[in-house]
Amino acid sequence: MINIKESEQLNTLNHSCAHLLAHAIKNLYPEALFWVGPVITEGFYYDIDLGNVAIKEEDLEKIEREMKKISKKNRKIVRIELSKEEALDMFKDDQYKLDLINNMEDSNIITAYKQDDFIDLCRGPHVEYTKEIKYFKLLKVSGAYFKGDSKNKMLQRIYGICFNEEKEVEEYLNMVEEAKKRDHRKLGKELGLFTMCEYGPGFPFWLPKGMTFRRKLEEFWYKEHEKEGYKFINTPIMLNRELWETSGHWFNYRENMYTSSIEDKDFAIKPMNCPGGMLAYKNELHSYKEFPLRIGELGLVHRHEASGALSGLFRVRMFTQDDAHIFMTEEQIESEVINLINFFDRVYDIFNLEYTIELSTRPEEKYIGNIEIWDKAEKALADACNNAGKEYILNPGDGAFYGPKLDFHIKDSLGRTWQCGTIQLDMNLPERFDLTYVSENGEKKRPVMLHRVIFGSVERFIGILIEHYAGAFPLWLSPIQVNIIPVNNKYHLEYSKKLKKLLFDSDIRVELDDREEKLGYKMRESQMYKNPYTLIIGDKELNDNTISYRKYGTEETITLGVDEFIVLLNSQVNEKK
RNA sequence: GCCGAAAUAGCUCAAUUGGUAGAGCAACUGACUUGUAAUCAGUAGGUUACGGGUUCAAGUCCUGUUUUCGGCACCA
Repeated sequence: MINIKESEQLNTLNHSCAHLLAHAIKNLYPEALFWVGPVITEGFYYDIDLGNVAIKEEDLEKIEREMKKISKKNRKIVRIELSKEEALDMFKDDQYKLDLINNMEDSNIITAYKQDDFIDLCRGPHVEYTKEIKYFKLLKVSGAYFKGDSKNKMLQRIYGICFNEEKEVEEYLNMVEEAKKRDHRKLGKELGLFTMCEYGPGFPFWLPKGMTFRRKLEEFWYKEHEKEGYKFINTPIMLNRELWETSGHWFNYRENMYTSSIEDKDFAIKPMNCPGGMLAYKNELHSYKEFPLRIGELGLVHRHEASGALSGLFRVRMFTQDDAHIFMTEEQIESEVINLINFFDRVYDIFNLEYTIELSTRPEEKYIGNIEIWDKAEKALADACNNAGKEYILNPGDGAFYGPKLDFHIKDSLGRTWQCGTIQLDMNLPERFDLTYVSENGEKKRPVMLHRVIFGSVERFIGILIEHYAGAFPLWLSPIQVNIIPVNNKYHLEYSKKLKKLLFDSDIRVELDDREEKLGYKMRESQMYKNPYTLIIGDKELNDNTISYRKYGTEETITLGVDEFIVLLNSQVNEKK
């Protein structure tokens, strides 16, 4: 539970710390100009124009020292009220502040805050004295476009964090360090799940263990979708230019598509599965009786993402969408979306993943279709959320050009959120591909279509899962479920081999560590690989026809009959725990 | 793509002001025959990401490229 009062106090403190940062920068770099320095979820930042001077990471220490100096002087932070004219005059040499002031309402009183000779335009509130800003840390420096627009100049942004106590700063830094241990890129390497290669930036290689994990996840996906009445297809990875022109991708996304020319004909590798899905739909005549018609495809797509956007499995150039297209009548939208939300909820719940929903509505300018249909579709999505009992955040104008959407966001280990699931109404493709169905009274009509993914990208979702479980996967997903260690290869290997076969025949993913190494050595390795069950097989087990296991995360050894153990494993796999 | 940082053995990291590229783990060989997180000894492993330059001498300095990381922009 967040204590609102405390959090507001912290916000004020962090905001004052941003001013302290600006003050220190002004002292060290008198030519500096300042844009804005807001409080964010974790700490604050300030955007600064330093002309041609670049602030390096190594400069942060120097800036921190200057901040401490100002803090110690303990200056009073004074609020100044100004009319618009006075403000324009006070900041007449500062293009950034003038930009801010000019965008304010004429009638409003404008405030600025002053500490020593440093004055900054600001709404406030602030702490009273600079000495109150004591425990802070500058974290990183980066570039940031002025007003968030890549056409504008790039300013320098310094991020920092401020707390009430030194201890909290340390705790925060420790937390970040701990979170890094869960990073899927680190664990992916340590656990042998996947790798990246310089020859294909953004193209992940799946290693044997990662491949097992992935296969189990995909099997689960198929099974759950079958329960929901989905049918499956698989469409070509490469199709000719004409198709991409029909779908509109050739004109909208050409620069992000991998293209090729063969025998004077242009082809493109699919950046999404929809056009293939449309063609599959058109393969036969459809009746309203089939609706809602749910067609799924685990489809491999390629998109040439900007180099700076790539990030482990979270943002790649080749990924598998757990796609499906649902064809239906307008009246079916709401109930189908409610179905989907419940379905998504059920799937995420199996992994204990928390998510937030965002509803993105019609863009201001770039959109197709008429407003009435948009309004209706947006209302259907909102109503579906409400009726499913889910809260959502509204993202006005953030919808795709072809329709509104519900996005499901999940956090990674560092608290960054990534879009995973999405439900999108599409008012574009059914038209472009001239999709039809035969209605109750025999007329050909245009179906309503929606796209939806639950994982989003299988790659991204696996990245999320690796971090979520910190690599200690539940039994049903674990690449290796049981690792057998014989105490002595001379006496216990034969029994261990029999056990391995028995477990294998019971559909358990089992390994036998028959290397000539000490037990402690093998146990250490087994624990480092986070194998759910490590079996120790020695005289006792051999004589009693039992097994002894150590479960990952525990230190005790439990002895069971072989059959009992298999029942235990199978029930755990079925419960997905 | 933009701003900043980084790249040394399979992995994790050393290498003083420019002065003979090292260690631990892993791999391989041998000994040890072991009951719950590292047995001992030995062997092999490198055009220091790739190219160009400065220098008597470059892992180290300059420069171009690639890739990765943190942000920004983008994300159909």
